[in-house]
Amino acid sequence: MPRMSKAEKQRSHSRILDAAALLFRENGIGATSVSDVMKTAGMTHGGFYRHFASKEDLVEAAFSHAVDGVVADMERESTVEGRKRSRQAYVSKYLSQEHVEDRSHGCPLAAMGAELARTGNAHAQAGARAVARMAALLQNDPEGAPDQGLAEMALLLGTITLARLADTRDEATQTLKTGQIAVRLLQDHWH
Amino acid sequence: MPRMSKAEKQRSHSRILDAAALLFRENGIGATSVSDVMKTAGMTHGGFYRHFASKEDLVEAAFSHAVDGVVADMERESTVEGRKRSRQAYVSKYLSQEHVEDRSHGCPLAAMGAELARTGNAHAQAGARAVARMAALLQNDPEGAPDQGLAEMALLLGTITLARLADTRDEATQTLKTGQIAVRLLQDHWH
DNA sequence: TGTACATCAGTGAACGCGCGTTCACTGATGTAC
DNA sequence: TGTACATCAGTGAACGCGCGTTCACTGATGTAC
Repeated sequence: MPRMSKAEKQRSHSRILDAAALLFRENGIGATSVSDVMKTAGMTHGGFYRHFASKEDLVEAAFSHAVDGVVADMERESTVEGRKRSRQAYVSKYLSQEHVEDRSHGCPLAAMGAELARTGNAHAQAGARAVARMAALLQNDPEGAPDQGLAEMALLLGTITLARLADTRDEATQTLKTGQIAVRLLQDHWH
Repeated sequence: MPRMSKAEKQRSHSRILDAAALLFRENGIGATSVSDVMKTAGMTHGGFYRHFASKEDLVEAAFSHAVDGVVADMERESTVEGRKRSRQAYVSKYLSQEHVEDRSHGCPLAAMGAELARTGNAHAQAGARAVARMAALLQNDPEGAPDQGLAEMALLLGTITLARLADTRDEATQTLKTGQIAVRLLQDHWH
């Protein structure tokens, strides 16, 4: 059957990236094998190294790809609604029961952040860039105090992590509600 | 050389638990092998199953052990200083550069939370209990709104995670400062 | 435009390796008399 | 209290397994003439 065309290789590349961004968030980096990723992308494991030099290489690319997806999601909503409303919508979506339950399409920082931070300087830049991009989305006023978005990001990240640790759905819902109150408080009283 | 006395077995058990609580936080659960733990505890891997039924069993025990350690730390400070002051000291310690850099003795939720949440119902109870215990430590007023401690816990957890993702020390320091401001804000304006 | 040939995307077997777990073994500990 | 024996904490070799990575191979694609 091989060889595929250049266009088809690019489509394969995208499928691998999508699969990795999904599985790394769902099951973690360490618990996801190259073979798992390639199977989900609809191929066998051997072809992987025509696309990436190593699993480490894929981790970095898939993480950035996942961040791109989340940011694009937010920016799509931004064009439709006003800036303030779109940020409120983003917070609501972030602190939702769906986000608690579906890690695979959710926040890459919540899903892979701790694991990424452990690899030391290898992914440091990618991690820091992701934090900056997502915090910027939450900034109340682009002219105002620049750290309110970062504090809000921390609160969202912490809340979803705690909600995912709850052992009942009711407890998770309560955690989300608490997070929503805290976010509003931060938005209203920052400087 | 074997067999050891009962008292010595108990000491071995403690050493395994200490080593696991350290290594799981430092390198993650998946990246830490039973052999690593036993080596750090000063033994060979074979003896492990005289103490725990499986690695999963150890994960739960070590996590709870780590939480016990952190809570004990806090309660020790509580007796010396006043209640309000000791909470402030706890927040300062949590949002310190040392905590960013030394995962192995730090917050078990920040280090293992995401990985623990993934294992589904297996560790759900241990995770939820840890959240409740640590949130209670942060409660401003035991009589007041019960969720302020939970919101504060989320903020601390998120802030340390973001600080660990920063690629320079200065950026981490800035993240910690932002977190401290947000915590004060939450404490002052909650209900 | 048609032909001859080099390229290379994807396959699937194979590699060395470390994992979690098991097991025969050891000899000091704990116990029964 | 002393002796005989069962227990069992810890050792280190061994197990089956899945990992990341390599490689010979295939045959359609892309290219040179």
